[in-house]
Amino acid sequence: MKYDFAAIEAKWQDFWEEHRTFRVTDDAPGPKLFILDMFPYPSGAGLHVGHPEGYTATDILSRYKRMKGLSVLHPMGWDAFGLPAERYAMKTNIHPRVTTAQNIETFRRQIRMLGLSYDWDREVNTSDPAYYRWTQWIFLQIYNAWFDPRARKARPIATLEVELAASGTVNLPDAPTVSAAEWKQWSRKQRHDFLAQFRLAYIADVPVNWCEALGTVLANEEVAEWTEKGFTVERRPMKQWMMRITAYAERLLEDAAVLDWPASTQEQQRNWIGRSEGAEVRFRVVDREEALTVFTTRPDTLFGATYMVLAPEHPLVDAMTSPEHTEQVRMYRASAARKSDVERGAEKDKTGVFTGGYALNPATGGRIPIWIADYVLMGYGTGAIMAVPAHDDRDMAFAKKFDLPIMPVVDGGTGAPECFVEEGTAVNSANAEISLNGLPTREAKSAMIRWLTDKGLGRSAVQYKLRDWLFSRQRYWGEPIPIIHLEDGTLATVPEDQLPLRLPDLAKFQPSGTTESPLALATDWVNCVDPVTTLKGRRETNTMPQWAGSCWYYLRYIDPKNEKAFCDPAKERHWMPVDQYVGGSEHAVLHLMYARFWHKVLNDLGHVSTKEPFLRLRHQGIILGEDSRKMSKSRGNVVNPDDVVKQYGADAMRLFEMFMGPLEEMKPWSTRGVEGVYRFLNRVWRLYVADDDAHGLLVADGAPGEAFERVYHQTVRKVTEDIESLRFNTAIAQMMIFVNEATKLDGRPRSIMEPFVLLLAPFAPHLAEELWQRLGHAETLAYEAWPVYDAAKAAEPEAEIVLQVNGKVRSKLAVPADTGREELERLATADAAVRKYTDGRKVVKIIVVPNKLVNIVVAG
RNA sequence: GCCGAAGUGGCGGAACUGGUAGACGCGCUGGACUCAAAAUCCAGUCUGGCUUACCCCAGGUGAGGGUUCGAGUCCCUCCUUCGGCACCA
Repeated sequence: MKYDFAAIEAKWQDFWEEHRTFRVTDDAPGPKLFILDMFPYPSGAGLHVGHPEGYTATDILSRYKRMKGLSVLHPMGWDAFGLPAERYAMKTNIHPRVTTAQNIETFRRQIRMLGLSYDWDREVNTSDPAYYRWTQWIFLQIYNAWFDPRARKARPIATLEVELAASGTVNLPDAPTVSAAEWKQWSRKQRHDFLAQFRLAYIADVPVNWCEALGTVLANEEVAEWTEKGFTVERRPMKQWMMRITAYAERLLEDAAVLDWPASTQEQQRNWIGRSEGAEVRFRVVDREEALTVFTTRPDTLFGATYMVLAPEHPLVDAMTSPEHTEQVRMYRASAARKSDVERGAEKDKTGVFTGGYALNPATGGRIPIWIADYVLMGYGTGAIMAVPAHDDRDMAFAKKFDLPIMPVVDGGTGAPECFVEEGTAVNSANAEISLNGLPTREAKSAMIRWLTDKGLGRSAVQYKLRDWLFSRQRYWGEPIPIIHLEDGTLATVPEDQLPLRLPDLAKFQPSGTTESPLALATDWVNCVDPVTTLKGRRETNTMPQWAGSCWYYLRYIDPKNEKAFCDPAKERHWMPVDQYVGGSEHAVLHLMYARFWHKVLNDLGHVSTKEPFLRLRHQGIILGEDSRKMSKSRGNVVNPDDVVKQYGADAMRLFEMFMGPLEEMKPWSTRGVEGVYRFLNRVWRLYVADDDAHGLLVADGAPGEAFERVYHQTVRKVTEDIESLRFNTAIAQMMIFVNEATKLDGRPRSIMEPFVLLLAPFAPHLAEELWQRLGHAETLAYEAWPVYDAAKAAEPEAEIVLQVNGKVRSKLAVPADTGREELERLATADAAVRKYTDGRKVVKIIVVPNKLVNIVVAG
C-alpha cells in the first residue's frame, strides 16, 4: 500500500478533534509547561508559509514534552482587531466583524490542516466582547493606578487620595505642592484634575503623528511602517490617551537582564529605552528671573559650554526672546511646528535662530547666547541643552554654521581633531572654586556633579529615550475606551459591572471627517448619562490600539471562559510564566515592550504573580521566496501553504520547514527541498508497510543487530537533545541517517522500529499515528512515553584515531574505544605511514587526545 | 555614522568545551530495474595535481595577520551581507 498522506492526515485530524486529544486541564499530571505562539492577525490573505514555521517549532516541542510527561498548555487565538478589516469595510460597507469572522474561519482551517496540537477549548479572539470586556477592565485598572516612585511600583489611585488627605504632597517627590488642608477643601473637579496627572493612563495634548489618509494618529513606533507604504504623516497637537510606560523604564531595563531572549532583541529593547546617565544643570538667565535647566551626559565639559539651545517648543522661548528678535523667532517656531519629527530628522543641515537672550555659564560665569534650533527635541531631557561645540558633533556643526565660539576643554592626547567627543583629560576647566584640569573624564564628571550639587546649581540625573505610549486611535475596529467625558469637564469610568462596553453597529465606516473616530457618528451611543454622578456626558470615541488585546492574551488562555475575572488567580499561579514564546522578531520592541509593561502593572496591583511574562523567547527567521528574495505578490514568488499541503501533505510541509536550517535564520524556500523530505517520509512508510497489502507489516520480532541498535540509541540521544535546544534541522538529519541504515536491513526488529515511530511523532504526527496504529496500538501515541537511550549502547566500540605529524593527517588507526595514552603513542610511532615522516627526525613532542588523535611534532 | 547578528561545496546547511571540514538533504554524474519513462534502489560528487592503484601529494571555511603541536572555532585589522537605531544632548 502506498503512502496516502491525504487520507492519513484527514483521518488523524478528525481523530484528534473528536477525542480532544490535546485538551489540557488545570489538574493534569506532571509539571506544567506553557508553550506560546504569537497569535496571528487573521488577514484576508490567509496563512503564509512564515506562520507554520514558528507554529511547527512549538508544536514539536509541545508534543515532545507531553510524551515526557509534562502537562503542556499550548493554545492558539486571534489578534482580531486591526486596520485592514476596517479599511476593507470603508470600501465595501461590510462590517469588520463579518470579514474578521470569515478570515478566522480560513485561518482555523489552515492551522488545523497542519496538524498542530493546540487545545482549541482555549481559543481566544480579541474582538469578542467577552474578551475585550477584560481588555477594558485592565485599562480601568491602569487608569485607576498611579506610580509611587518611593515604592517603584503602581498602586491604586485610592491610596494616593488617602495620602493627600492625610499629608498632602509633603512626602511625594517631584509633585506639585498641595497641603492636606487644601486637598480637603477642593471641589470634586479640582481633585479630579489633580489626580489626573498621576494616573498611569491619562489624556494629554501632545503633538501627534496624524495620518489624513488613514484618518488616525499613529504611535511614534508605527510611523516608519506607514510612511514606507507611501502614506504621509504630519504633526499636529491633539488630545490623546497616553500610558505612562516611562515610569517603568528602569524596571523594564533591569528585569530584561534575566530573560532568556535573543541578544538582538534584548539590545533593541535596551536601545529603545535608551537610558543615559548625566546631570541636570541650571543656567541663570541675564536680566530675567527664569533659569534654564539642561540635561547633559558630559557635565565635565561645562567649562566648554559656549552657547545654549532651546527646542522651538520650549515654554521659555518667549521669555528669552528680546523684542528685536521676536519676529525671526516666531517665524522659525512656525516653520518647525509644521515639520514632522521624521522631516526634522531627515534634514542633517542645522537650522536655528538667536533669541537675543543670554545665560550665564555657571562654571565660567561668562555670558553665553541662547538660541533656538530644531535639532534640540522637546521630548527628550529638558528640551534645552548646553552646547559644547568642541566636544559634540552636532554642536560643532551648529557653531561653525553660525560662527559661535568653540572652547576645547578635553584633551584626547591624539593631536587636535576638530571635534573630540570621546573621553580624555579635562583642560581649561578651572575657576576660583573648582578645577577639573588633569582629571580623566570619569572623575571630572563626578567632581563637577559634586560641585554643582553643593552650589545648588544642579544634580546627577538619568534620562530615557523611551516616551509615554500614545494609546488612542481614531478608529472604529478596536476596543472602546470605557471612559465618559462629563459635562463638568471631568472623566468618569464605565462601571465594571457594565463591561463590556460594546462597539455600536455602524452603517458606514468612513472616518468622521473630523479628527474623531467613526464612533463619533453613533450619537445614540456617544451621548449618555453617568450612572454614578447622573451627569450627562459623551463617551470616549477613540479606541485602543491593536497592541492592547495582545498585551494580555497569554493570560486569557489560562482561563478563557471565566466571566468573573480576566483569569482565576490560582490558575494564573499554576500556569505562569510562559516557558517558551516563539514569534517574529518584528515584535522585538513594540508588542514585547507593551506586554511587559501591562504585565508589570498587573503584577504591582496583585493581579498576576510574576514580574515578567515570557521567560524564554525565540524568533523564527523569515522564509524567502525560491529566488532568495522577500516573498511578495509583485515578484510572484509567494508560496501558499494550501498548495504545498495538497501536493506533499502537512507532514512534509512541517518537516521541510524544520529541515531548511536553524529556526532563527532567514532562509529561502525550495520546492526540491520539500520533495526531499517527502521522499524521506515515503522511505519511512516503506520501512513498515509493504507495497503489496498481502505482506502486511514489515517489522519482525527478534533481537536487533548490535550496529543497528547503536544507530538507534544514537538517534534517540540526538533527537532528544536537539528538540530541547530547538535544533530541529539536525534532529531530522539524524532520523534520516537512521532510516538509511534501517533500509539496508533485511529484518527490521519491532523493538527498535516501534519506538522510532515515537521519535518521529512530534515532527510528522499524522504518519506516526498511522504507523503506531498499524503496529497494533489502539490509543493515540500523543501520551506514550518518550524513548530513552542507553549511553552504553550508543557508544562506538571502536575509535578512529587520526595520526598527525606536525598537525597534518598522515594516517588513521582503528582502535578499541578508550585505548590508553601510552598504547596510542606506541601504535602511532610504529605506524608505517607515520614513520615515513618521522624517521631520521627528532621527535620534539607527542600530543595524545584519547579517542581522537595523536600528533607527533618533529623538528626540522 | 552607531549597535547587533552572520559570511563554510553548484544550492540549503553540519561540525560538542580548539582535534579527520563539508554530516543530512537538494542538484548533478554513472549504474540497476523497465520495451520505455516515472518512481525506487545502489555508487560517486570541495578544488588542483599525479598516476589512472579513488593510492598519494598540495591547497581549501569572506581577506590579511597573530596565538597554538593543531584554528571554521580564540585574538587583532579590514571587506561584504542582513537586522535595528539614527540630531536622544
